[in-house]
Amino acid sequence: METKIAIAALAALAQETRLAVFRYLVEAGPQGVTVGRIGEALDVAPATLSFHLKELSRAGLITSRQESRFIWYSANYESMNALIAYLTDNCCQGQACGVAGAAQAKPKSTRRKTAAARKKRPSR
Amino acid sequence: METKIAIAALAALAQETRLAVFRYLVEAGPQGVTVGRIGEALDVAPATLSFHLKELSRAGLITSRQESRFIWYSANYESMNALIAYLTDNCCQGQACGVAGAAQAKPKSTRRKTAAARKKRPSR
DNA sequence: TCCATAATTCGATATTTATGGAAATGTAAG
DNA sequence: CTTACATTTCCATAAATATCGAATTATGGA
Repeated sequence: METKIAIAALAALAQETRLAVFRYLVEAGPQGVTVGRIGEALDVAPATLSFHLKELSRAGLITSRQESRFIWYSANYESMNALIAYLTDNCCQGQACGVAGAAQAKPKSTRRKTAAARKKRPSR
Repeated sequence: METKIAIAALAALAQETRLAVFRYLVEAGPQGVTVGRIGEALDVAPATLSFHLKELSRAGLITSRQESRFIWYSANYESMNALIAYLTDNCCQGQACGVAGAAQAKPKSTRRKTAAARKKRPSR
């Protein structure tokens, strides 16, 4: 997953209502839920909900399908997997972050380096 | 991890400069890096960098220690682990998100339910 | 004490984001 | 074709964020 995309996903989830919506959709399963029901369940005004759904869609975290007058939204599990993978890969420096007593030492970094860095003072 | 805290962490990482700073700190290891060096490496103005460092600190993603005139910032691996755990636990409904071909079906949910939901129309 | 340097805070500004009423759009049913 | 309803778009407004020069606050060395 590319950084730009990860940022979009993080931003989409970093908002109370949207995170609640996403969790609700995850809970609801692959079939999804209609906008009306989401609004009822989470008590969000239609226009506001629409705004947040668009935001989540834009980030690729949810998808929708129309069925007669209703629109069913569902969580896109793949993109959430990709986000978690991004965080695990890029923000834990190979320390198998999810695993218990991580942190410390930094083995040898089998992973890509940003290079760029490392310049002058302080020598550490 | 509580939702409020997760949101703070997500918001802190959902910004290009901050994500870059955090990744840089992760790469740098537990010892950390001085503010000056971060600014040089990522080319960010002091005041701007200070703002973002405060933001990351507030979210608990980094910590700092003063050493003479320098302040060393380092990634807080535990909180990143906690965030990943939160996402895995709450946004994948027991589908062991991180693992390959996840998504689909939704086994039986050994996990806590928000209850709240499920009301009227449409019956699904 | 005085100077240089590291980092933060202050303050002004520009941009983005969130909220929700009202109007518009789409779809189905009478 | 008219009405009912689901959802989105439009629009105005309020609030939060990001940026960065300038001033301020440490801290150490001459």
